[in-house]
Parts: sequence; structure tokens; C-alpha cells
Amino acid sequence: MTDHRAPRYDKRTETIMRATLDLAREVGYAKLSIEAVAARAGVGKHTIYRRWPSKGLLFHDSLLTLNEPVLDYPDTGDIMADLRRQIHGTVDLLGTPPWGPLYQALVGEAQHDPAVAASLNERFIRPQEEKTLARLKAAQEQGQISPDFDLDLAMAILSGPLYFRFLITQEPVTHDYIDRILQALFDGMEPRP
Amino acid sequence: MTDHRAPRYDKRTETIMRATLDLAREVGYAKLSIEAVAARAGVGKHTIYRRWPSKGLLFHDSLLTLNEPVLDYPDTGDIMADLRRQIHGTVDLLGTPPWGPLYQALVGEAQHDPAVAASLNERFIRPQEEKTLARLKAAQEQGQISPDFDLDLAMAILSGPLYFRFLITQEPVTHDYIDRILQALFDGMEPRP
Amino acid sequence: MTDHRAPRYDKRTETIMRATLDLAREVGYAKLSIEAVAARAGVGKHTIYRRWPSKGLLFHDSLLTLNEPVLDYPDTGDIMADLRRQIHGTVDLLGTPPWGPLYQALVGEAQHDPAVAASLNERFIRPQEEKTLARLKAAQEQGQISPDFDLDLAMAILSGPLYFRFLITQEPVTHDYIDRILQALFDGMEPRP
Amino acid sequence: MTDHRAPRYDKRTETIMRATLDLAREVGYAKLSIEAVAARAGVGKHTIYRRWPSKGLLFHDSLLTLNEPVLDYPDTGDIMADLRRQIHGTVDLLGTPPWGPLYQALVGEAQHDPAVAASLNERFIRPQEEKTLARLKAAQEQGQISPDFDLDLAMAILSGPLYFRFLITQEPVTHDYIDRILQALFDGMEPRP
DNA sequence: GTCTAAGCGAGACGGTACGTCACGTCTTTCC
DNA sequence: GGAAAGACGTGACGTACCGTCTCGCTTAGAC
Repeated sequence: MTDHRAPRYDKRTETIMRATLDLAREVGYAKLSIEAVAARAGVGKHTIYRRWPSKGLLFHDSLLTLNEPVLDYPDTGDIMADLRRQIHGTVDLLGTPPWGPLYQALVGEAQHDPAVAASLNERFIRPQEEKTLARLKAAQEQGQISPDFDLDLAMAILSGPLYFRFLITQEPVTHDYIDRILQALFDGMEPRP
Repeated sequence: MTDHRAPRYDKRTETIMRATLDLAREVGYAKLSIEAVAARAGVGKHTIYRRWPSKGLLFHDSLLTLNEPVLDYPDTGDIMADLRRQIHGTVDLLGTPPWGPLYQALVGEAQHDPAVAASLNERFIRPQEEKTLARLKAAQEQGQISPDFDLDLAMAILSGPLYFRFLITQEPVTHDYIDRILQALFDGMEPRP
Repeated sequence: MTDHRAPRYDKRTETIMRATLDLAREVGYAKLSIEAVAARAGVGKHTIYRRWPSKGLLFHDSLLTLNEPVLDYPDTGDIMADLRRQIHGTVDLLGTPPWGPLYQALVGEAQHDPAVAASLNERFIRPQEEKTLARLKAAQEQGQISPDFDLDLAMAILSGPLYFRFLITQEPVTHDYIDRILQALFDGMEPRP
Repeated sequence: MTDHRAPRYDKRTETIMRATLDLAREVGYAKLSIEAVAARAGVGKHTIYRRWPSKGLLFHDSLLTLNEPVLDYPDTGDIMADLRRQIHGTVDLLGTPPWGPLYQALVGEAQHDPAVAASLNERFIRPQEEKTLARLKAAQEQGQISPDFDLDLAMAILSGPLYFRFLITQEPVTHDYIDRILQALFDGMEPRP
């Protein structure tokens, strides 16, 4: 798989990605067409196909490259507060138009196109997981988390319900919802007296 | 929203739905077309459009109607065992071709098409949730679950990680994974001595 | 080979053919595109492809159908005068814009596309030959042409030089040129005393 | 118009022309593309455009340069026999694959592209005519042809029917056909007793 | 013998058109 | 009188070439 991130400095590449996001915002991902992106960017269709093999990967690349998510975890020493802060930030971003629907569409596309799924995992999900795991591990070493607790599982219990709301029931993901999940998780995670 | 379940007895309707599923199995949901369904079913396109407003809803209806999921919860008195049995059954179904990819495609479509999302929730997600909640409630009344535990949250923690694996990381959902989630959930849910 | 003449009464078919000729007149056959014809005719490309398999045959059909050539030979009893009249009429038509260049383009296309060549022969060349031959035969029976003269050859000597000028040297075909050919032909054809 | 013959010694130019003819033989002139010629010749597209302004002229130049036609007329003293020999040779060449179709395509292209028409006339048609006329003139001076016969017309009557068969009816041009035309021409041309 | 300009391969680029597919609507034809 | 069959305008697909252009890399010939 070629690295689509490299040519970020290429002006034309960036023009195309901006046109992609602009159009996606305007008409939605489903009605996005490579033809329209090319027209908007003032570029031949070939120039797009030369860079991305499908609409899905073009969109994914545009979304991630132009919005390099800042997911560096704070480490204040209080794992509960740090997780809370981080996840609140994430859901706030998803609640800010137009990012929610666009990210939703991206995940939707991943269900149809394995290449998008792979790219999504490699460039977005996994890095985020790793940072979260690192932060959890640090907390575990400081004794804030029960030493035998499976941190991978913690990850899943933190992320899963959030995505469930976001993708399946499509209700807004509130801070309160996050807090309740965190609480429930910690009731089981924290060391017993 | 019209009730698409009613004409189950209509032979033509059923033929179309079968053709839909057959084709979806063969070429995948993404490449499914109403044109092809009509041809396969030996039916005019009008006859399809008269019954369903979009490919997404046709597919959703076909999937649910022809595969009426059996999700009646057992109640053996042991909530842990009952949940385990039920969820194992579900993931087994998703692991049986072609249901996994097809359900995945359905959820993917729901991200692009609000009507599919609504239909999915109403006809599939909510009923399942309700049955699970009822079973959890019974367990709570029998003292198997801490009386102040938020059962909605329990639902979310049970479903979320499962969907996360299924939709996002797209790794196989194993029985072991289910068991670990259940365990983690109960370590926090069960009444403390 | 389907008969493209039949649906002359079809209004849409005729609209397309008119648009074809209009565009051919405006930009020339070489720059004619099915895309542009469709746009000009207010018609989908498929509607054109459904009727004609190639640009060449569309053009040929348009040219012949909308300009049903009147090639009924007069028979005044004087074969020389009748041939002269007929051929003068033909070259006059070719000299009247835009027919000359369009017919030239049609013959050019026939060199690249056997289907056009076949169609050109069947629908245009052969009928004309047959009428000319019939007129020559009548003259031969009336003693105006030597009884052992090969009439097919006469045809070739009448048509050949005309096409040679028209296609190869691309000089204008004048009445005088015709007359000289006719004269040369008759010097050899007419019965000797 | 630049003289494209000069750089015959240029190795690269010759490589391109050979690639052109090779490809034309393989896929036909209509499907020939400068892009493909460049690739086949292992040459940049610019290198072709620097030498020829269009596909038509590239093809024409390739055809003529690499197949310098030998059209030097014999002069045995018998004009009939000499014409016969010469024309038989020409049609034999056209009957030898792949020259017939290629020359046909060249004439076809001349109908669409005036530059090709001009080049065809200047480099191929006119020289041939001149040699034929010179031979005819010699014969006329020797009394083999009627002194007042229009030799240009003789040319036209010799070439025209041949091209008519070749381009329009696209039947094979046989030796017999040539002989019959020659005979008919001479019945009118030769001096009467 | 170095420098420099031209020629070169490679191929990216904005375009145009291709011929195909499916959309959702509409019309015709038959049962 | 409803359904199959499929024609229709529309719009997008992904591909092929067009003719122009920009890259570095030779490669002579002029100094």
C-alpha cells in the first residue's frame, strides 16, 4: 500500500483534497463524485486516479491529512481525568459540524470497501488505541488500575459503546454518557481495598 | 413509513427479496443494483420501486424478513450463562457466511442513508435491546445484578465492544472475547459482599 | 445488418440525425462526437448507441436518410444528354456546401470502417450504379451504344475519374471535366460507321 | 512544408517510422496512436511531435519513406504493354498485405486532413502522374496515340476506375479489370485508320 | 577539458470523448 | 388494469489519447 501522506507538500494534491472535503461538506459523501472533485479542483480525472485508487481512499486521505487529529494524551497523573478529557475532546470534535457526518460516512464506506477499512484502522484507529493503551499502562504501573486488568479490554469498553451510539443508534454522544461509561469501567477496574 | 413486513405472503414480493439476497451474496452489497435484482427476479423495475423506495431499504427488508432472527432470550435463572448463550449465538450467526458481510454492509449503508438507519434501529436494534433489557431487569430483581446498576449502560457495554470489533477493527469476534467482556462487566456489576 | 431506414418516422431518431448533420456542418466530421450529438439533440448517449453502433454509421444514415438523393434518370432518348444531365446534377450537389466535404468525409470513414463501406455501397453506390446501368442498357438496345460494349466498364469509366478528382487530387469537378470524359468514352463506345 | 525525407539517415527517426508501420499493421491505422508509437519506439512523445505535426503525416511519411515505390516506367516501345506492366505492378503491390489496407487508410485520412491530402498528392500522386504522362507523351510522339487525344484525360481514365474499385466498391482490383480498361481506353485513343 | 545548450526518455498534466452502467421515470404491450 | 419489458434523460464511471509541459539526464560542440 502506497503512502498517501508523503506528498502533502504537493500543492495539487492538497488542492484536490480540499476540493474533496468541500464537496463532501456540501453534498455529503454519498453524492460525492470523482468527476465533481476534479471539476472543482480544476484538475483532470486522471490526476486524481493517479493518486488514489477509489473515492473511499481519496476521502479518507483528505479527511485525515487535512485534519491531523491531535490525540496526544495529557498525563496529569489522574488517569480518570485524563481519559475523560481526551474522550470529551473527541466527541466534541464529532459533534462539531461537519466532522460527525463525515467521519460517519467514512466508517460506513469502510463496511463496503476493505481498503478503506484497512486504511482507517492503520492510520486512525490503531494509533489512537496505542496512545490510549500507553496512557493506561502508565496508570497501571502507578497503581491506579488493578494490575491484572486487561488493558485491551479496557480500550474496547471505552471505545465500543461510543461507536455504538455514534453508528448504530445514532443518538448524540454526550459528555454524561462518556462519564457513565468511565465510571462503570472503573468500578470494576480500580483496585479493591 | 409503510410497513414492509405485511406483504410477506405476496409471492412476487418474496421472489424479489430472494433475488436481492442471492445477488448480494454473489456480488456483495456495494455492487448490487436494482436493475440486476429486477432482471434476476424476472420482474419489472417498477414492481420493485412500487414496494421499496431505495436499494438500502430493499436490502434491509430482504435481510430481516427472510431471516427473522430468533432472539428470544432463554431464562435459566443464571443471567451470566443466559447472556453468554445469547451473544454466542449472535456472533456465531455473524460468523456464518454470508451473514457477517451482509449485516456489515447493512450497517454501512445506514451511515449513508438515514432511512436505513431508522429502519435498522426500529426493526432490529431496538427489539433486541428490549429483550436484553427485560432479561437484565429480571436478573436485577432476582438480586443477580446490583440494584443500582444502570441497565442501559450494561446494554451498551455488552453491545459496543462487539460492534467495535465487527465494524471498526473487523477482527473476528470470538467466544473468548465475549466472555472477557462479560466477565469485566460483571466484576463491576455484581453485588459486592 | 439492421435496417436503419425503417424508423424514419420516429421523431427522436430524426432529431438525432438532424443534430448529427448540423454538427457535422459546423465542426466537420472529424471533430464530430457522439457526446456532442447527444447534447445537441437533447438525448442520452444510450439512445444513440441503441440505434447506431458507431459514429460512422450514424453519420452515414443521417446523410442518406435526410437527403434521399433523387437519382432517377431521365430518358429523353439521347443517352449522351441524359448521362450528362445526371452527372452534372450530381457534381453540382457535391459542389453545394456543405455536401461535398460531408460526402468526402463519409467516403473517408469508409476506408477505416468496413461497416461504413458496406453500408455506403449498399445504400448509395449500388442503387446509383443500377440506375445508370439500366439507362445504359436501354441506350444499347436502341443502338446508341455499340452492342458489345461492356456496360459495367462504362460505369467505371464514368464514375472513376470523377471520384479520383473528388477524393485524390481534390480539385473541383467541373462540368467541362465531365463532358470531356463523356466524349472520350463515347469516342470509344459509339458504334462505328 | 518541411521536407520530412531528409533525416532518413537519422536512426531515431527511422525507428519511429518503423514502429509506426509495425503498429499500423498490427492494429490498423484507425487504432494507431502516437502514444503507442512512442512507447513501441522507446521514445518520448515530444520526439515524435518535434518531427511530425499529426498522426496522419507521421503515417504517410512512414509509409512512403520506408517503401520508396519503384515507379520508373519501362519504355519498350509498346505503350500498351508498358502501361499494362506498370499498372499490374501497382495493383499487385496493393494486393500484397499489408499494403492495400494501409494505403487505403492513408487515402481515407486524406479525406479528413487537408495536410495529408496535400502531402499525398505532392509526394505520391503527382510524381506518378508525371511519369505516366511522360510515357504517354512519348507514345503520342511515336504515333501510338492519336495526336489530339487529351493525355491528362487518359491519365484520369486509367487511374479513376482503379481507385473507384479500390476505395468505393472495395472489390479486388484484378489484372483482367486493368486490361479491360486499357482496351476500352485504346479503342478510343488509338489512331483510326 | 569544461561548459552549456539542445535533444532526449519519461511521464504528469488539463482536457475531451469514449462506451458502459445504473439511476428513477415514463411508455408501450400484452395477458 | 396491472405487470413485464424496456426506452428514456441523466450523470458518473474508469480508460484512452490528445497535445503541452516539466523534469533530470545524456551528449555534443563551442570555447
